[in-house]
Order: sequence, then structure tokens, then C-alpha cells
Amino acid sequence: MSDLLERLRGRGWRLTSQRRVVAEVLDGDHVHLTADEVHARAAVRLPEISRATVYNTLGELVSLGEVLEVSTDGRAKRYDPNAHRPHHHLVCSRCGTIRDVHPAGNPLADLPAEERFGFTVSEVEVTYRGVCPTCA
Amino acid sequence: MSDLLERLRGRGWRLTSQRRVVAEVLDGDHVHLTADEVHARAAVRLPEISRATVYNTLGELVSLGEVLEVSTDGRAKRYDPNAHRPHHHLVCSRCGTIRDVHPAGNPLADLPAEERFGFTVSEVEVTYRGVCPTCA
DNA sequence: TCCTACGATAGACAGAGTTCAAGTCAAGAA
DNA sequence: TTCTTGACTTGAACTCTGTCTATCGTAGGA
Repeated sequence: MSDLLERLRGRGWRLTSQRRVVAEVLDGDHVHLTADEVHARAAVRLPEISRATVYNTLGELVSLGEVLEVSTDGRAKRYDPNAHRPHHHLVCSRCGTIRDVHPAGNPLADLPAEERFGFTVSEVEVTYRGVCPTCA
Repeated sequence: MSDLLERLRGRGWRLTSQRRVVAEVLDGDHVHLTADEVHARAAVRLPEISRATVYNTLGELVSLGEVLEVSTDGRAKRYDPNAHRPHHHLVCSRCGTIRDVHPAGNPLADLPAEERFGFTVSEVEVTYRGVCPTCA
């Protein structure tokens, strides 16, 4: 994660304690926190951090391509720090747990030209749904 | 669509004018309305219909499997009456337009057992993103 | 160390959706 | 047809997620 902080500094990011804490909270594999969860965890280390700052920082990380925004249900978006390795998601319909998965195949190639309706298709997102071992 | 009303009655649905209007508004292919849009269109025919009733009715149609809930961005969910023919979605990143598409291939088969983490995977949702001809 | 532009903060605001108590009515029974 | 009843509808208040703005604070260069 210090890699991330380095990269951010390299892009001219001003490194404040708030931004550092948010970046550190997002560290790790298979982490898919909502903005509120990020705020709660950040507040453990930095009690005065505000919601607006967390939203701002997450938004910046997303537009820098360092974090992915995932909205699997209609509820809160989740933030996925695993943005540099292409992957899809497996979601538990009961508890909402998310795992990163790497299916074979290339769904982009599976969409024939006559099914593109003139769109310039640039990305594809695959969400598998099921029940996780804990909920089963 | 009268088929739908018949099916609903067969499942013990009490057929009120509000439910009838909501079901009728959702009629047709390539219709992907938000709850608010459904409410607006329903209110043309039944001005006193309330938002709560629209939400209730949509929720029931979804849990009966007659309508699909699609949340393509973090914004409002959209409701897709084309629930009986399996399909995926193509979304314009600019204006949010949604088209139903039918790609080749079977993404469920593309997820190997070791990538399922013990989940019982039952469905898969594929969302293609791009720019529509109008926005290009 | 000082300056200042960029970032953080609190709180108001907005959109989407849910809840609840009270009133209404569809449809089966008589 | 009329009655009865529990399912349905209503509207308002409420929750949750996210955005905006004015003001304050501070990271980092000079």
C-alpha cells in the first residue's frame, strides 16, 4: 500500500493524514467496503475525519484508477482496491459478501456486432450471484 | 400483458386498479423505467396513486419473477419487464440508455469450480458499457 | 519560518427508497 | 345483493446514501 501512497504522491497528490488513513483502510485483497464502512474504520484512527472527506478521497482514488467502484445492489456503492488486475465479482444474495473472481472467456468478444446497436462498447462487468458457504 | 394480469390473479394477487396500471405501464420490450418514471406514467391514468404503492407493486412483481430489477449505476434502480427471456444489458455511460442484448457464450460455465469459493452460483448478470450512437 | 493554495470540516441539502398508522375496498360468503 | 374482512393504498415522516458550500486549517514550497 505504500506503493499506492508513492504513486499518489508522484501524481501530485497532497498527502494529508486523512488521505493516508483512507488509503490504508482500503489496503488488502477482497476488501469491498462501503463509503460508510471506510469512514467508520478511518475514524478509529482519526476520529475527526468527516464523511465529506471520505467521499472526496474515494472519488479521487476512483478517478485516478486506483480503486474501482462496484454497485452490486441498489444500495451503497462499494470500493474495490484491486483495480490493477482485471476481475469480476461473485456476490452472496443473502449477506452481500463479495469475492473477486477470474472467469475464463472474454464476454466482450461474445457480443456480436448486430447486438451492439451502434454503441462503442468499451467494457464489460460480470456479476455472479449465489449463496456463500456461510449462508448456505 | 393481460397474460401477466392473468398469471398474477392465478397466484392469488388481489387485482386493484393501482396494480393493474403499474403492470400496464411496464408493458413492452426495451422498457427500463425507474420507479419514479413508473409512478409518473401511472399517475397519468390514476392521478391519486401513491409512490409507496408503486414501490410495493414493483417489489412484488420482482419477487414473483415477473420483472427484473436492474441497477446499472449507483442511481435509481430500473425495472425490466422482459424477465422471461434471458438477456443482458448494454448501457450508455453518458446518457444511461439501456438496451437488452443477447450475447453468445455462457458466462456461468466460464467460472471454474476453484473460483467459486464454495458458493452455490445460480445466476450471472453481464453489463456492457459504452457510448450510444446518439451520444457519440 | 512564513504564505497560500489546496484540502478538510460541519452541516444543510437532495434523491431514492422504506415504514407506519389509518383509511379503503376487492372478492368471497351468506 | 349486501356484508365482512383482511389485504391494499395513502401520505407523511423517516432512513440511507451521497453532494454541495462556506469557512477553517495545513502541507509543503520559498
